[in-house]
Amino acid sequence: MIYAIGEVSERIGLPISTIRYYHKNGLMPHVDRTAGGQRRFSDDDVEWLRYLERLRATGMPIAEMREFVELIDGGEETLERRRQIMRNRRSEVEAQLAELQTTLGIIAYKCWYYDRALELGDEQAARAIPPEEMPPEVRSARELCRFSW
Amino acid sequence: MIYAIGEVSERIGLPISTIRYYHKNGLMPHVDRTAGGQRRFSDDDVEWLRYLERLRATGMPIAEMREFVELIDGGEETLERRRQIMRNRRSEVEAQLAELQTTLGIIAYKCWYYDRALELGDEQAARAIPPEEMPPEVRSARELCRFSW
DNA sequence: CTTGAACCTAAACCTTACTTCAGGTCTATC
DNA sequence: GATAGACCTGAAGTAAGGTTTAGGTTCAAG
Repeated sequence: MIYAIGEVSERIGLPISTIRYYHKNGLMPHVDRTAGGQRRFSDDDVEWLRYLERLRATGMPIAEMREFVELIDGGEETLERRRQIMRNRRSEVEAQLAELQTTLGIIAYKCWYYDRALELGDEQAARAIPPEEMPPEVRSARELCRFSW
Repeated sequence: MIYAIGEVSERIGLPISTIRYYHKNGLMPHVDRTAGGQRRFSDDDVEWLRYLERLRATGMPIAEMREFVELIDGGEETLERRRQIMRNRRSEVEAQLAELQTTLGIIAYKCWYYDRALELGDEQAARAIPPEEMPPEVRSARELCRFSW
């Protein structure tokens, strides 16, 4: 199938302006044009865009994504560098995951604390609950952040 | 213990300018000052800064963090709103975790692919490896992204 | 009591990642 | 072949989250 930019935007939920911006910045080099100059996207282009979105969500900068896209067109010469970029991305994502998991624990503790405080009608009372009465996930997260606020 | 801004910066690895910026924007309301106007941070202040950093890493905007800090000083009246903010943060972090985990799988597949391509000296050969010979994590991630690039 | 390193502020500047605008062109449909 | 809605471009604008600069003050060691 072939799509105009508005359809692509609709399908993947990214603004038209963003898709143009990515295209302009070399993140989607092989997009076709009509004789009149309008962009026409293939299913592969749409799929690629989804992949770009995923990488962006890991915090990968536009410039690095462009480098990566250029390397792909560079053939076998660039394999090593591409691997390096992906390995680097992998460690970043692993680090993010580890931190987010810990933070999620802390946030869950806060939520538990607010639930108890509202239930008991009193923050002091919630703060006085002994660790033994906390659910286990909450108990362990509590040690990572000594504020009950 | 009491610390000057440079020591805090050193200890937690955040630039001095950022700490000043956070303070100025109401994220650390209770920091002391010397008679001459220099900031003096307590252990609790340092701990609080670490907590702010964690929340920032989840993508929480500065403005929302400031609101949260103000609510804490607002007492019991604000419990409901504080809970709402933390619940909201929780779902955002959960969504991020889910997406990052999937993306990590895809990235791991790419790394595996580059390893094989470099090992075999040929991308075509790597692409020709049948799914049965892939490690299981890699095999499942491969289905999420049909590009071998 | 001096002096150099560390600190202060306000204001300007910067970077990243988009978004909006103005003015014009394409294209599918009637 | 007219026309409305979708598309185009380059350039300017925006928002968030800091960072840098300039000009001055404070602090602690000697």
